[in-house]
Amino acid sequence: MGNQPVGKHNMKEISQEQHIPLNYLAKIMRRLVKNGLVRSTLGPDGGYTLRKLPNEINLRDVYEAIEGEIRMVDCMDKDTLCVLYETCPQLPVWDRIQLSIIKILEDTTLEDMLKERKTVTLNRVN
Amino acid sequence: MGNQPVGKHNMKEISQEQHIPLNYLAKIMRRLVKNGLVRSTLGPDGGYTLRKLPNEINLRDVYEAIEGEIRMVDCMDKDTLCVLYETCPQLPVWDRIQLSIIKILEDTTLEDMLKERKTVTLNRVN
DNA sequence: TGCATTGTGGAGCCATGAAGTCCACATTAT
DNA sequence: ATAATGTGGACTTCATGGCTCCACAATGCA
Repeated sequence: MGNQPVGKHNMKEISQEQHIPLNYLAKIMRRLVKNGLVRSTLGPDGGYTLRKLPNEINLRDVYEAIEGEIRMVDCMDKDTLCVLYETCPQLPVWDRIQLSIIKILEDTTLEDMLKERKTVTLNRVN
Repeated sequence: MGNQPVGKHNMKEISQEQHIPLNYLAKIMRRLVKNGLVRSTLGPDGGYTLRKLPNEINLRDVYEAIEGEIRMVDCMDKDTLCVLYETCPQLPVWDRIQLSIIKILEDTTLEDMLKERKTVTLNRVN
């Protein structure tokens, strides 16, 4: 959708292009609608349109619309879930990782992502 | 173990202190032994000792010893797993996230982690 | 007005993988 | 010899993400 940001897109189309099963896609799209990222129209020639321009949508919004709040480990908010919570030395580390991921996603807009596509050769570190 | 880096530690002890089921712990310890992070001795009064000082062990080593190579998404190395691989705009983003996590883990030693414990109040971002 | 075409809502299935169990065995101190 | 430790690997359990299914609502068009 970000590639044709002003157009209308229906599920069949997206399903085929992105190789996502139609019914599964339907579920995902509902979350995007519910969380305000796209608008849907019903009936013949219905479909979805983006509610903002690709450069106004960051990946954190997209991720959280679909998956919910970004959280590395459950014990980071359900306070008494783990008996070690009070002294667990891992938590600050997980916290830094989480913040770092959130920053990357927030700093990347849909437009950034689509532009970057394959203009950069991926550099793996192993 | 990092808190008593020169001592010997047996599984019963660790199991109780860290609330990890003994048999499961056994499985984890074997990986740490196999990957050279700890040395084991058998027989009565056997147990585990760290092979390096806590400030010489970074969390990437620990993580990878237990969990294997850090990888965000499978399609980042099994080249033809995903039909969209060639043009997938998400890959560079996942790659950046992966690099960022690896850096944080590499830059944090076991000693760092244990020192940091609770001297810092966790700052959550939501 | 009725039908085809689109999305909606929610219940439910299923394969996978991580967490955890079990047990026979090897090693070694006393 | 025996008891205490770790080893190796097969096995089970369970939560979850991916996915299916179906009845239904909205809307354009004949």
